[in-house]
Amino acid sequence: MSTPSPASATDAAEPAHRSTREQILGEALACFAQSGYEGTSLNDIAAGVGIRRPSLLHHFGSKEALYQEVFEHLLSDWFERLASAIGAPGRGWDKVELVLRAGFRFFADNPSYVRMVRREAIDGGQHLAIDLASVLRPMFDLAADYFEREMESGNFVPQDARQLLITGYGALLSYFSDEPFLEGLLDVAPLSESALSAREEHIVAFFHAALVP
Amino acid sequence: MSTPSPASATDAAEPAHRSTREQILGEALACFAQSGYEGTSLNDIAAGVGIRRPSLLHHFGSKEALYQEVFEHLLSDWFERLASAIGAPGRGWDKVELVLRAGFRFFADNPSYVRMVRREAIDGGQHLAIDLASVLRPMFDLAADYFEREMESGNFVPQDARQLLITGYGALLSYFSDEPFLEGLLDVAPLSESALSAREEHIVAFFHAALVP
DNA sequence: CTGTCTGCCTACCGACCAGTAGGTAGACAG
DNA sequence: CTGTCTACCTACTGGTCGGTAGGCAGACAG
Repeated sequence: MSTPSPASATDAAEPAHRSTREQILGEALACFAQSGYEGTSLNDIAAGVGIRRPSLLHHFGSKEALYQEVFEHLLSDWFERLASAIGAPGRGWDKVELVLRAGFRFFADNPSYVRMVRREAIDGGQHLAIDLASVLRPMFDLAADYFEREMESGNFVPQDARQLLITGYGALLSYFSDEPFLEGLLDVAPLSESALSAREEHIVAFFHAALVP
Repeated sequence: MSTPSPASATDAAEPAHRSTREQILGEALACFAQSGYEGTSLNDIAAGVGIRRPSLLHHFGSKEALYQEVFEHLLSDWFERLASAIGAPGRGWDKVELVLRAGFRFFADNPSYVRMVRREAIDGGQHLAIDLASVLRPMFDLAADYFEREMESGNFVPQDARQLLITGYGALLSYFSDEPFLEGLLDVAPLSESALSAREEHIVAFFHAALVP
């Protein structure tokens, strides 16, 4: 990595005292999000924590193992939050809005993770032990079925459900993954609370307009 | 790069005989799109062309220079195509549809380039000599003004024009940049002609629904 | 006090990187 | 035949990478 260290991205909250292991996970998330897998060296991460590389490798057996632990830990957090939104009562548009907002808020809380996911989506999951598409596909199919049922019932405007999901995926992720680019395109910081809520309301309104007759 | 070489992505058409220089540019585009700047070594590119690394460096002074030439060459192609769509006659929704389709078709013709652009958007343009956001911003502001005028005239549904543009950006780019991921999520190859035209029609219909009263 | 475990260190390894030095074979000009 | 230019080569440089070997200091148990 060329730039020394992002020190700490603004993701999530951090308790006053974290174990070295947790500090490594946090710094690794920031570095991998900032510079990608190949662009991040273990020295960068170790320096951000204030230890040497061999000490880091005392906690995580390899660079790959560290990367996968960061990725899969946050993936399961995301799944948990999504599942609780899906499990919540509600139907029709209300449920879509709930899931949309839950996804948005998770991404807003973990922008670095969105950038990691996006990098893997571009690469085809080169550095992952799991196949991201296979893991997400059941949820994708379930959502598509849900949309199709609501369209048939006349609650939603009929259209290609899978295309709609891909568009939603792009609308949600791109704002966070491309934040460094959007930073230069807009006059406000994309991750400021006011910009975030404007973005959230736009996404909800946009999908409402396209879905609800 | 771990995988030996994509040999040739399906981008654009290629004449029977290309100069070594052009072959290098083509192979570099494929490799940088596939594996990113840090993930691609000059050996990978040279091997794809069938020469050695020092011979490649005879044509391009450095890795950075090669990368920037690939990037800026396609950026100007994109600008040209966009400008001709913007300059074409038409107003209101027809013009939006024209620009949307022109953008989509350029991306469909150059999927590798979309992946390069997306990587730079995530990185914040670390490997570029130019500032991508600054270059694109005049066009972004022009488009926002156009939408706002049409909304005031009552031709478009009133909404946040800049948010709309960001959503359009995400809808167009994500389908191509994340093609390796979508490949595993869908049953059809995302870049097959039938899938492409389905995607194009969905995007056009989706924005029509959100914009036109 | 002694043995063991944890967390960190310095010093090193082989592999690979981008880039350079210097040479060669062929085309073409005079 | 000679000089020059282009396109390529092998061989090397300094530097960085991930990972390993081995040691050391402190905590804690018996």
